[in-house]
Amino acid sequence: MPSNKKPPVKKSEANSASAAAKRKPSPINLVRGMRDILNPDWAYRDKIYAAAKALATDYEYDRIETPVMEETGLFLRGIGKMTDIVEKEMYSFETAGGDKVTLRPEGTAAVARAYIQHGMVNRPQPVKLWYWGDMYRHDRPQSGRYRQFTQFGCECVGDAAAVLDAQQAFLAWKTIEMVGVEAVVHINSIGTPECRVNYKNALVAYFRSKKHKLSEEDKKRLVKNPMRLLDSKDPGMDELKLEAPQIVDWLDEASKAHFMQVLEYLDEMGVPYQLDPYLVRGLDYYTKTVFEIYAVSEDPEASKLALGGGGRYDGLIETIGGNPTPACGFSIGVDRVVNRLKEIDPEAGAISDQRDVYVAQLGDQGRKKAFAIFEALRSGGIPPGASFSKDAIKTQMELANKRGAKWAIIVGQKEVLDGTAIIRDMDAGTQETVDSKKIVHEIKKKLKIAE
RNA sequence: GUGGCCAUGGUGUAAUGGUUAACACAUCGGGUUGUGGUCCCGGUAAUGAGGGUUCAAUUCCCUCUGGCCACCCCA
Repeated sequence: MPSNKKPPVKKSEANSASAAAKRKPSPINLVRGMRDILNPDWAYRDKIYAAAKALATDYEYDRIETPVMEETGLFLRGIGKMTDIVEKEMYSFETAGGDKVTLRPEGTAAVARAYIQHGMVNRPQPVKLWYWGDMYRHDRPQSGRYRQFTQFGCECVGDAAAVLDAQQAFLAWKTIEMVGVEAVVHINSIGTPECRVNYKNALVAYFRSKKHKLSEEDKKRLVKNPMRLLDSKDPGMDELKLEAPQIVDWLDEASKAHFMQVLEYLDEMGVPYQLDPYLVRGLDYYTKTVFEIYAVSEDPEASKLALGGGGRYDGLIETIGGNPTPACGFSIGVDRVVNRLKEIDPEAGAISDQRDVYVAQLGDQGRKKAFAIFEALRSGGIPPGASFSKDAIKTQMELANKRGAKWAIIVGQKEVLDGTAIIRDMDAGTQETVDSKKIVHEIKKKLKIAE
């Protein structure tokens, strides 16, 4: 026992003790940035999932699911210590056993880790993998930005061909296009780490000469991450950016040729794209091709957030402990696509609870029979509606009507004894009594379903 | 992480420094004993949390929490 002293009970607490007992417990709030995903959203999510899975499978990507948690070091090394994701957005903690772990903030590093771990280098290259899962970033929540969000992604590891870069951009765009969202690919090349060093120097030299015109925020970037100056939102920057050196001019011949090829493939595939010399990306592992996908919309709000992004990351596998291995990939923000889909087609999420047939019962005997009839219909391919817990036939008829039933099946005490059931035509208001064994048959006849 | 705006039943809204916080929709039940679409009646259900000012706070002030927006950044 460290101490026998008890903290003094505050008067206010003591007085409110009995009141607190009566009071309802204070509401339990969601953890910030977390949310429940309820029904209207699932219709959209299912649609995206179906498109994603079909595309990935058709293009011969193998499914992989990595754990939501990895050793923190994986992300530190893979994503880069200086990136925002690692610096301030990771859910990192130490387990009871003392392991330093992190909830994955993105999918690529883990897939790269799996590639090494499972000796995929011995499979035919490239190894193509797809995933669908939740990512976690401790960012300040906003609409379209959650701390737990779902990504669909593909990674193509072990091959440097430009056609694969193009395939990533294509698949990212196509997934979004397939679900009915018009989108455009913003694309750029940031070359190899070597030419980027040279470019960075040129960039710093340029902006240093204009330093007096830079905002405080941008001055910090000049030191910390000069490439980010290019997507500064500071209005004064637009002018400065025009004169700034562009990465394209600093690419080595191989990178330049590679980029040209990527664009040729995109042309061939009819992927709408626009060159964006200012597109860099926040993760250190990218090399050469980088791209982001944006919705096309009249509404500037709708096309502000990237729906997806990706590129080539030839250095990543080596960085995290594998052999030098070229790779590329992309990921799509499922939640953001859902949001966009909702704007475009608010009706698509409406779920219908319409049932052609409704089973109603009276009394305990009737209820037992109704339960059996329900299952007979369901397994017969006609899922009916029912409300077994209700007693009043009136209430059940109301529900049948509300649910748009064409036929109501009613079983009461009398019908149970006779081995029959009533089939009521909800439109005509007429009804007939049939052998309870023939209900499925009769209903199929009425609904004109072949048996 | 920084700044701005916001916070009333399940949903959408209303009102007020002072008695039972109003309305609509939704929900549950009833309108004689086994039958729906309209209608009528009734029930459940809210001032995000904690402090302060005040005789009195849902209303004014502060803190926290959460949401939205902008920045940061990204999906």
